[in-house]
Amino acid sequence: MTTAIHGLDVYRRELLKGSTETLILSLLAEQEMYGYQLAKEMERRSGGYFHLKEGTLYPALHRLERDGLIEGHWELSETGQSRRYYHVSARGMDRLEAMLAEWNTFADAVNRIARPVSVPAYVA
Amino acid sequence: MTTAIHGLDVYRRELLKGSTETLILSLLAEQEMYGYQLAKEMERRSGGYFHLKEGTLYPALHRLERDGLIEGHWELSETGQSRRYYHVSARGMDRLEAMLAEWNTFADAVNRIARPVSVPAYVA
DNA sequence: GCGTAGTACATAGTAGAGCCAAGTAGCTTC
DNA sequence: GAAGCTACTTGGCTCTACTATGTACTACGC
Repeated sequence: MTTAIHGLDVYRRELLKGSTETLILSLLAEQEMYGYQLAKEMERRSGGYFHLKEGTLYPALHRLERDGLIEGHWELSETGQSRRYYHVSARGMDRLEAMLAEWNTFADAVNRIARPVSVPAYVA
Repeated sequence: MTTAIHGLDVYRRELLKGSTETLILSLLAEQEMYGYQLAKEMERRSGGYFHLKEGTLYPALHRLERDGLIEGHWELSETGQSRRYYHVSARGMDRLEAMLAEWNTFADAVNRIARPVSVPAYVA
């Protein structure tokens, strides 16, 4: 059923694959946040482009915490709901810088190979 | 042993994950090529950044051909070695355009969330 | 008080991409 | 004739994101 555009769906998902943790770290570096809030903020900032599912978000947070890049603590909201707030550790800050540098290098390399759509090489 | 920078290794690999097929399509859209040549060209253009392994390259070519995005035919070089040359199909051209557009959207969205390294938000 | 919707977190299972490793095979060089 | 480069193939592994499901609390309408 999704055959026609299936390839693009996959492409989009795979693109995201490498970047989720960088994006999470970036947002948490600006301010402490809990998971749900983070998902909303990411969606808002990207104009709806990024919509993190729970099955992506929470495992990612667990990985980041396990690796010591972020640290979390429980807080109780006024409404009585438990929320786990995360902030970036010193080590996480170092990693974030490295990841952003890597992202820039990567994006450069891609652009050096993939010519922009406006200049189709095959029209010659 | 790789613990210290393990995360970055993974990051780089995962970044590549979404883009390999776009990069391959881009190069093939410019001129017909065989696998080995493609790998070398990609490495040359990216200044050594992209180094496609066989286990990545050939399965990717097979996928692209299976999906009808590229078409291949065997040729015998002067030296007597068989080479499989690939060119992008019409369908592949459409897909390539869509993928490049998707890449631009994605890169934009990332940049809207991940602030450049030069402006660390945490120094405040 | 009950169903529904929204918030908030957790996890088992699946699919897919890239990698490592090993293999096949022809050619060149020493 | 062994080594090394070119050129393509394949099997098994790891990792990530997604789907789907579950828990639990709050708020609202009826």
